[in-house]
Amino acid sequence: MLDIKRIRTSPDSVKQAMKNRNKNMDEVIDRILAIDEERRALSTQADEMKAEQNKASKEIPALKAAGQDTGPIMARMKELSELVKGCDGKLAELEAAQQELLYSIPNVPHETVPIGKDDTENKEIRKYGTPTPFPYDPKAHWDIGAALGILDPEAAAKVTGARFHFYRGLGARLERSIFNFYLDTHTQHGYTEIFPPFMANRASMTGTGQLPKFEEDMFKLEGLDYFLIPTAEVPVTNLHRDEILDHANLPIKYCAYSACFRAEAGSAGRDTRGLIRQHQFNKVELVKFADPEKSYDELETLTADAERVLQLLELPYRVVALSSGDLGFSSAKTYDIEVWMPSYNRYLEISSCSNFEDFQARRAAIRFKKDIKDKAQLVHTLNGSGVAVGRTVAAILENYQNPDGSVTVPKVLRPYMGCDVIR
RNA sequence: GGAGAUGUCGCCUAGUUGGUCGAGGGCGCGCGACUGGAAAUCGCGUAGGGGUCAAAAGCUCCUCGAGAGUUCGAAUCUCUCCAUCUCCGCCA
Repeated sequence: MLDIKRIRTSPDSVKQAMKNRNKNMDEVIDRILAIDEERRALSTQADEMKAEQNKASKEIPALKAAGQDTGPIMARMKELSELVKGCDGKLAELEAAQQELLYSIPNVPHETVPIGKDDTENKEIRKYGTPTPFPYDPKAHWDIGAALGILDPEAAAKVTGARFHFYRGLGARLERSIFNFYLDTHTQHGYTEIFPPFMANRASMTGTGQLPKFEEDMFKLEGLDYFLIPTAEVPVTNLHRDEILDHANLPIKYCAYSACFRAEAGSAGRDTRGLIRQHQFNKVELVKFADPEKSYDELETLTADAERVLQLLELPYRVVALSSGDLGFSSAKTYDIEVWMPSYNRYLEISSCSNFEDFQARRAAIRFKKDIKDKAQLVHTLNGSGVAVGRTVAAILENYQNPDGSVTVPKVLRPYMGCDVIR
């Protein structure tokens, strides 16, 4: 959520920022400003009446004690009470309307974000390694997985439905090995490991920005106001909701494994085969709570921390800065890490590292104090996949495939796998 | 899932025949005095958010788990929800 004061003081720059996102929100912003003005005027009116009420309320007991006639003052109080009720009712409506509109406005992109209409204008920042060379047509990971008997989408379709997978044998072990390796690596670099709940309530989902706008993309539990988490970002960021953190503890760095659940209605047809777009997948997430002055440095190191695991796995990848038109709703700046996928003959997103600045912190009321005497101010929240596990399996199967159909196990995973090759 | 109890300012606690209580005390914390320094002691201060204001100060409004209600007026009464504790049931 953007600061209403920012919209009030510089509406034109916010409008332009939305246009850079390829969204025209001029009308919404103008409506917010109109409501805001009406709301504040009414609020001042109500406050004045409440002040009169409070004052009289303190005088009444004294008058009664003195045995004076309270008839006239009571009549006035009765009148005030009605007026205040009317004002407060109208105010609540205005506040709700304003809130709803504010919730619909995405974050303002950072000045370093390349301006562009969509993902075709993302900017490549750096590359690691070179695309794995194959003297033959590399097979797709779903064919490799099926041939090795380690991936079974058909059984999952029977047991649950489309876009789920069974992993079997060394496939299941590979999945487990990867997220253990990720957690071990990140905890060695200062991240505290968290194992979160896989369901979150509405307040949490609103805090990180999944709600109210994207409710149809979420799995909601029937009869409860709980949602299956789409990412560990939700529970881990909300861990500090409504808290005032100690500046001395910043940055707070967490890593968390979780299953992630996404309904993603309407994305059928593309990337539907294999492990790329599933309703349930595993991910290790990195989350930071940072001093606003340092959050962009923290974004660089967070991205580097995510890259590290791919380097250790010796998977070729590149890092791209998302253009303003491709940026996620809550993000001010995002780097995508894309791993090389031989059967696609292109790079594919495996991690998304973002600085949300105070956009989530404002919704979730996550603040800090530099000194006990200071006013609490909003922290900056950041997160990034460190990294997606299912897509890592896909990348390993494809990049490490051998002509005989077997798959070499990356060196760093061998202690976890207990073998050198999957065959 | 059933029954009972509880939910106040970082922590503990006072306050429930409704009014001068947004709230007293203790601890903790901050600043100061004392000290060579410290402890002890003493003094002062110590929640968050909104409005007004160029800004600060000041003034003012809201928040006693959350929300709704009764009332001129609610921490105190009523209702709903949430959380915690105890006992019972069920269960990996």
